[in-house]
Amino acid sequence: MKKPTILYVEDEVLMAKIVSDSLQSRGYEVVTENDGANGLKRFKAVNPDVCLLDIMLPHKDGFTIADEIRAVNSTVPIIFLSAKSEVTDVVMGFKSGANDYIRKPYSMEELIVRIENVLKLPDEVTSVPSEWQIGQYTFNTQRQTLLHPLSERKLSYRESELLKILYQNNNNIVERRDILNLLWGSDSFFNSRNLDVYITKLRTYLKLDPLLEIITIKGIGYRFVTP
Amino acid sequence: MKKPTILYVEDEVLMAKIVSDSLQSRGYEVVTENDGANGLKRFKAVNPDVCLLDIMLPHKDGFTIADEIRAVNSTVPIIFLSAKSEVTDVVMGFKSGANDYIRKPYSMEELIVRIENVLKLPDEVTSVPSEWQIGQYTFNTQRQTLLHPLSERKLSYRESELLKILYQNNNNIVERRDILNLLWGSDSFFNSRNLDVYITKLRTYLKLDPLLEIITIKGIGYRFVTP
DNA sequence: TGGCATATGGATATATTATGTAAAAAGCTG
DNA sequence: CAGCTTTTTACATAATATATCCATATGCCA
Repeated sequence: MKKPTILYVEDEVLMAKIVSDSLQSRGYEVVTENDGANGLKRFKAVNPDVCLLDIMLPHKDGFTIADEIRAVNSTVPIIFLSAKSEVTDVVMGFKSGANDYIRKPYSMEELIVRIENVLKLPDEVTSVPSEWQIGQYTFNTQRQTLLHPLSERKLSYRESELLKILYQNNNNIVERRDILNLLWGSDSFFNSRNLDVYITKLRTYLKLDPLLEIITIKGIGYRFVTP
Repeated sequence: MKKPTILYVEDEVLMAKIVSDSLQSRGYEVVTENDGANGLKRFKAVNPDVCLLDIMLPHKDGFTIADEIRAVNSTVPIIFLSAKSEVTDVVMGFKSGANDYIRKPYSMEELIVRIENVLKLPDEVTSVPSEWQIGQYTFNTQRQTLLHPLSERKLSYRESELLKILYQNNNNIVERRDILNLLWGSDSFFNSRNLDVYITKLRTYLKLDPLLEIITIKGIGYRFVTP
C-alpha cells in the first residue's frame, strides 16, 4: 500500500520538525510548509491524503487556508491544530465528516488516532494495537475499557492515557515530569498532585491481579511492574 | 559485561566535562564531541550504544545530526538534550522506543534513568534476571521486595539500589565513594552520613540470615559477605 | 607503649519533603 | 439539572535528608 501523504502547515520550525519526524517514523509521507501563505500552492503541488493545519499562523491562518483548499477539493480531510484558548465554537463548527481538530497540547498518540480516523484506516497501519494484554487484564485503548474475568470497567480519558504511558514503559522507570508534560502539558505543582490521584485510581483498578504493581520511585517517578 | 559507550555531542565545554565525568564515574565509556558538524563522523568512528545530542548547537543542530545518524543506523537510541524554552508540548510526544528527550536543567539522576531505560530494553528481555538469591532471602529488583521464609518486606528505591550495588559486588569491597556517586551523584559530607543510615537499615533487614553480613572497611567502604 | 586527639562510622531522633488517599468543589455535556 | 470527569483541597503517611550523640579505630607524640 502506498504511504499516505500528509501536508502539514506549521510555522514553528522546531515543532514542525519533531511532529514531522514522528509521523514519518510511523510510515507517513510528510510535506511540511511553514508559511501559511504558501498553503494552497503546496496543496495543489502535493495533493495530500490529509491536511494538518495550525490555526495560528503569521501570514494566513488555518481557517483561511482550509477555505482555499475546500474551494478546490471538497473531500480531503483537514485536521486543525489549535492552542487550548483558541478552541471556540468556530472550531467546533468545522468538525464534520472530513474535518477534525485537535487541541494542543496533544500527544503523538492522539494525533495518529485522528489521522487514522479521517483516513478511515484500520489500526494495523501504524502497528499500534488497540488491545493490550496487561497481566490478567485486557486493555482496549480505543474503547478505553479495562477488562478482567471478574470485572469490566470503562476508563476515563486521563485514566486511559496514564495507563498507556505506564504500560508502554512497563518494567522501566517513567518520570513524573514526563507524565505530567504528556498528560497535562506542564509539570507545575498543582498538576503534580493531580497525577497522584490518578495513580491511586489505577492502582485500585488493577488490584485484581496481584502481579501488577505500580511502584513509586520517590522524587523520580513510577515503575509499572508486569509479569 | 562491556561498558556501554555513549556519544555525547555538546558544545558547552564546561557542561560537557561535568556530565561526562559523572557518567564515567557510573561506569559508562563517554566520548564527547563539541562540534556538531563532526557528529556523524564521530558516530561512525565510535559506534556508541547511546547518543546524547544537545539540540541547540552552533554549527549543526541535534535533530539534523540525529537524521544523519538514523540514515546509517536506524536503531541506536538517541536522547535529545534541550533547554526548557525549546521544549514544546509536542516534543514530549516525540518519545518513542529508540528516542527520548530530556530538558535542561536536568539532574544526573534523571539522565541516568533515561540512559538505562533506552539501554535496558534489549537486556531485560533476554537474560538479566530480576530475582536474586541472597542467602535465605530472595530479592526482586523490579518489585523491590526482599522475601524471607519468615518475612516479606517492600524496599524503598534507595534501599533497593544500595542492596543491588552491594550484592553485585558481594564478597568484594565496594568503596563508599563509589556508592555515594552512584546513588546520590556526589560524595559530599551530608550524603556520606546518609549512606550510613541506609547501611543500618539493610543490616536490620538482613538480620534473619546470620550468614549475611555487611562488613565495614573503615576509611574505604563495605564488603557484603554472602555464603 | 600509653594516653590523648581526631576522624570515621553506627545508631537513633528529628525534620523535611514527596506521595497516598479521600472527599469536596468545579467543569462538562447532554 | 443529573451524571459524569477532572481538579483542587486537606490531611495522613512514607521516604529521605539532616542532626545528634556515642563508640571505636587510628595516628600522633611524649
